[in-house]
Amino acid sequence: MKRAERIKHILNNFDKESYRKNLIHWFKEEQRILPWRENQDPYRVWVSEIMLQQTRVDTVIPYFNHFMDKFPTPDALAQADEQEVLKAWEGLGYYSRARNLQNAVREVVSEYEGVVPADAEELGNLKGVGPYTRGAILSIAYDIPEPAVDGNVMRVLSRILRVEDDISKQSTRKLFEGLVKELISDEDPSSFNQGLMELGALVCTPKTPSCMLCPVQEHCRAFDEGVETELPVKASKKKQKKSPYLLLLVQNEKGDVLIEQRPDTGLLASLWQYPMVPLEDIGHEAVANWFYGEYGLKVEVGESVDRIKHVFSHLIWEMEVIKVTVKEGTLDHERAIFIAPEDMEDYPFPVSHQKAHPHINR
DNA sequence: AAGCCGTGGGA
DNA sequence: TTCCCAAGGCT
Repeated sequence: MKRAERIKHILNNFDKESYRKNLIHWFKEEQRILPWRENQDPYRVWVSEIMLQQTRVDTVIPYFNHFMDKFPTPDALAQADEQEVLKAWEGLGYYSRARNLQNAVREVVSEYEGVVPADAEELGNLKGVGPYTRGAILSIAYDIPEPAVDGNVMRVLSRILRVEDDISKQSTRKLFEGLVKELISDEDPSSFNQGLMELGALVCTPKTPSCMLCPVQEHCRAFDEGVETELPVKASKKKQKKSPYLLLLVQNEKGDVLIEQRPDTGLLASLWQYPMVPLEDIGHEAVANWFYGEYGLKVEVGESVDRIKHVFSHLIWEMEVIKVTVKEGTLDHERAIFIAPEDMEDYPFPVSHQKAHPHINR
């Protein structure tokens, strides 16, 4: 069946009018007070939506407040140093979001006089702005009736309408976008979209939904048929691959610490870290030799002081933290430097390496 | 299409 | 512990 046909079929006999009214009324009564809901400033909405991608509200709040404090306008963010932006993002994860956001804001400043576009195509062409974020900005900041389909929306609507498609597939998101286009309120698309998400966050939760408190229970086919906990359908993800490393805390005779900047693309791009020995390639015995080849320094490998695990969405670093002392030689490495331990706060580190900071001798 | 991209919290 | 998840986007 074609998508348009399915949408018509799914919404056959569904009381859109009543559903909209109940949802929007509930949202206006029960919505949480959040910093990005203070006004409709498109820049604030934008920043919040980027931070909230795959990230919990409680985690985002302090980052958002600090970020808006530091970069209150598109101009301020556009002019900032990229390392400064990454530092403000430190610990939040998915760091390409920060780089893409700044690049996109710079484009808004140079191409659109600092005004966030209210046009779907212009908005969607900005780096880091995908279908969800585009719809969220258009509806929340500009009151334009566009779908903003995230995980919440797919969970809520999969239950309301009993849609059993796998929500991890892109084509399923498009199906829900089509459904939202039919359902959305033209009078208040902002409250409709946010209401759908808020309902997913507060009531229609993944494991144990509070159906008895649900403002649209009467519209919910899954509840009616007793299958609400079976939905949404989602393919299970595979296990992360484990990689063993040594993490080296290298100090010279002055007590300065060796850190290096990661590549500007890929995992933890442009962040700083302590040197890491991939144990899959290098044996424990060969560490000093390997280190001399990489950094041009002769070292004494000391004791193990900690074990740190870093869980990513697709892999796991298992790191043994080793103290290392420089004996002789001159540092010869493109992206590595010695810094005083107290200067580490100037550099953005991934969380796993922040955990190693306390082991540095001061 | 499916894999890459972080982190912390809760069951 | 292990698993899943939380307002996705890029390639």
